[in-house]
Amino acid sequence: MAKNLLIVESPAKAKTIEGYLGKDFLVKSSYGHIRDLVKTDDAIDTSNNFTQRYEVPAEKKAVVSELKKLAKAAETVWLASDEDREGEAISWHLYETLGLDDEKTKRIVFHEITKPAILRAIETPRGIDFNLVNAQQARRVLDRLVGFELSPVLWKKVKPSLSAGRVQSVAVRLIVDREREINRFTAEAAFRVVAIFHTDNPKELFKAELPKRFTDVAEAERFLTDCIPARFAINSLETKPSKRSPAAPFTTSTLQQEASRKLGFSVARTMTVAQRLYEAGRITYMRTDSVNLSDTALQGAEQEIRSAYGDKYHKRRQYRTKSAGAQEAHEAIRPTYFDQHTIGGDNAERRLYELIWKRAIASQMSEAEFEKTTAKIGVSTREEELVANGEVMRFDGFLKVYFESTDDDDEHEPNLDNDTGNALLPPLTKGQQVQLKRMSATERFSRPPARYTEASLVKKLEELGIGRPSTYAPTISTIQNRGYVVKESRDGKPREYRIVELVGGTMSSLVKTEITGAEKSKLFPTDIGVVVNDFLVEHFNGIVDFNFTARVEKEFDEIAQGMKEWTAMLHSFYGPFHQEVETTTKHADRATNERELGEEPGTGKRVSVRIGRFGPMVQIGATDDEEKPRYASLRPGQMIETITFEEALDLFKLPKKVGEFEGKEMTVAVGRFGPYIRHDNAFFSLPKGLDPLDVTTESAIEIIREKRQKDKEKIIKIFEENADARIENGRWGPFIRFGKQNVKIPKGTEVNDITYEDVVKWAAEDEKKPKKKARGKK
DNA sequence: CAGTGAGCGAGCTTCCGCTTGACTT
Repeated sequence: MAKNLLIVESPAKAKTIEGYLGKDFLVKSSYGHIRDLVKTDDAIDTSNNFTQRYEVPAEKKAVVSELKKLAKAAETVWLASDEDREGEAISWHLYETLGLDDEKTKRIVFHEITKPAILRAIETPRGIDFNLVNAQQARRVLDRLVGFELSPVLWKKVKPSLSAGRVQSVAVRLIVDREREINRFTAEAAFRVVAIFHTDNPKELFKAELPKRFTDVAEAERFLTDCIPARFAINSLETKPSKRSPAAPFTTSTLQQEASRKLGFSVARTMTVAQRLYEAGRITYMRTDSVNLSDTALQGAEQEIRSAYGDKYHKRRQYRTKSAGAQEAHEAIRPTYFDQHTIGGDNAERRLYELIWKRAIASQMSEAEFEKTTAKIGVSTREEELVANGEVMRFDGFLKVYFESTDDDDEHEPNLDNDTGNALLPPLTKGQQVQLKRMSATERFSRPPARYTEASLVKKLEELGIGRPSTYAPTISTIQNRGYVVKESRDGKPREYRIVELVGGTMSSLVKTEITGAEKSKLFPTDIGVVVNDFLVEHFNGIVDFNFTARVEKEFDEIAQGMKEWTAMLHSFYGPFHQEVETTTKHADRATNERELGEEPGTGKRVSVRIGRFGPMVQIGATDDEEKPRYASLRPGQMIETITFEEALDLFKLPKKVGEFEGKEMTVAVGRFGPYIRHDNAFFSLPKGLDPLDVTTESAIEIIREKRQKDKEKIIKIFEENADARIENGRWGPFIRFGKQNVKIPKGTEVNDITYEDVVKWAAEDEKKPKKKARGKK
């Protein structure tokens, strides 16, 4: 039996460390926390100085008993959990639960997993820091009290099984607030003037823009008209060097943001892929708020940069964290070995690794150097000047490997010639005359604030100091699982914009159409999310305040430094909080976002919207009328807060009969996958953009015929290419006959998109499924 | 599968932060 037992939090870490230490050390993992508050309401005795009841959860029993056995046999137990609040508490829980002695227990910390760092730590052990432990207990108890007192208020005043908490409720609030900002927003139009000039050489083209915008067409038109006889000259020419520096290596939150933007990963996906890379020894720990790199990492990066790109590409940099709540128990996320530019593994692993490698390497590289040129072009008939910008890269530096994206990357606005305006300018001199090739004034609209993506919500939460690297992904899942928020893509609406053009001395104007407001994988609040949020804001503003966490974190820090007593802190918080819970439970009205929209034309019946038993709905008529009220569910994308009277009435126009075809009725309705036509037990999706209310008998027949034709072509194709598979139209729509097997087409699949490979896959899946027993009728 | 639309009753739901695992349906 080994003389020393060393306990860390993560098994992958344990494995690495075991390699650094000799045979005298056995390195084991606690798998995170081993003890937690009991799950019942009596976990904390609030009338007895917040005494806590802890237990070892069932799934941790095996770990604990194993550690207990090993600890008994060891001469010395080294508690090496992370150097932060939670880590200290883990050490303390281990100490208590394993029944350790003071003499044989040592607490050590290190924030990089390297041999020298660990040996140094072992030479400088300390005791458990109880101030830090108390700060963790205060954090834990406060979160439990908030969560377990607030949630029941919601069960009573809104709906059972709902939840509220210090972190999740603020996340929901951010999304609700943003949605309202967007709803309130009115776009302002202005005309942006862009011109293309050339020098005496007609091939030397460059673009210039008017810094100011015109708010109405007449002004824009006058400017262009004034330009017809005008002469244009370079009034001034300025060239300045500029530099761009690389970004810091990844933390959890920045990794999630970049992986979302560059790879399209959800935050959960990023974390599971990163976990696999970590367990395979490819990268350092992926749940971190630190941008720090260890000395060995700095050396590794330096060596790699010098050998792969040359000495002038290297620049040693230390980054400092920006987020206030950072605890920095770990390094930044980086590759374990810098000389491995790529790795094996699946596609997702390879791409995420490459992103991490590039970002870490770039962080130790030189600035990129540019030369920026600004030319101002005078217009002889006007006061205003047009501005042309050119940029030349003199040295690529870190851009050789990595380019950081921004949230706006995908939102480039359409414009006349669709380039960036940062291109190369031709050689110009001051006073030189230039020729106008063409000029345009395009109507542009101001944009509302952007809806949150998962990743941009994480960014915001981190800025506010809310949540931790280990909880960002779970929090995003929680608010979706509770139904407060949905991640959706929504179609935009067409919008017209005007363009005035000046080409070859003649003016023309035209109107174009663009799509605006289309969203891809964005977070939208649901009606229930809105009701819960408004209720919490009204009655518990202190808790869902964006600064609540920052304030209590400051107090936790004071506890950690021994400047404040942790139960005193909890007393001063809990007294008023609990009082609010009591009075709200007693006196507050049931929360609702019911709205009256008006009276139904003709009948005069009340039209209202509210959340019903099955979700948001419109009701026409009163519940106690002798004639039963009529109901209709809101469609995806519609909300109680914003639905109009007309939209609400429209919901009752479906399902609608649109005539007969082949002796069978056709009905238009809206289902879960969008609007469809039902005919003879078959379903036909409407083409995008066609309003279900606009469907006529003729257009319905046309849609059915087109779909059948497409299916038929597909059937023929598959049949021709593969004699053993073909699609047939059955009683309930198309199915695939695959040899002797009948294969089901998964829901939502367009028959036209089916490939032979799909069929093979589905057939294999169908085989695996156990045969369902025939069920008798109830 | 293409839509519904409550109301006594019993007991349940719920937090945040560490970490990885998984009886087979």
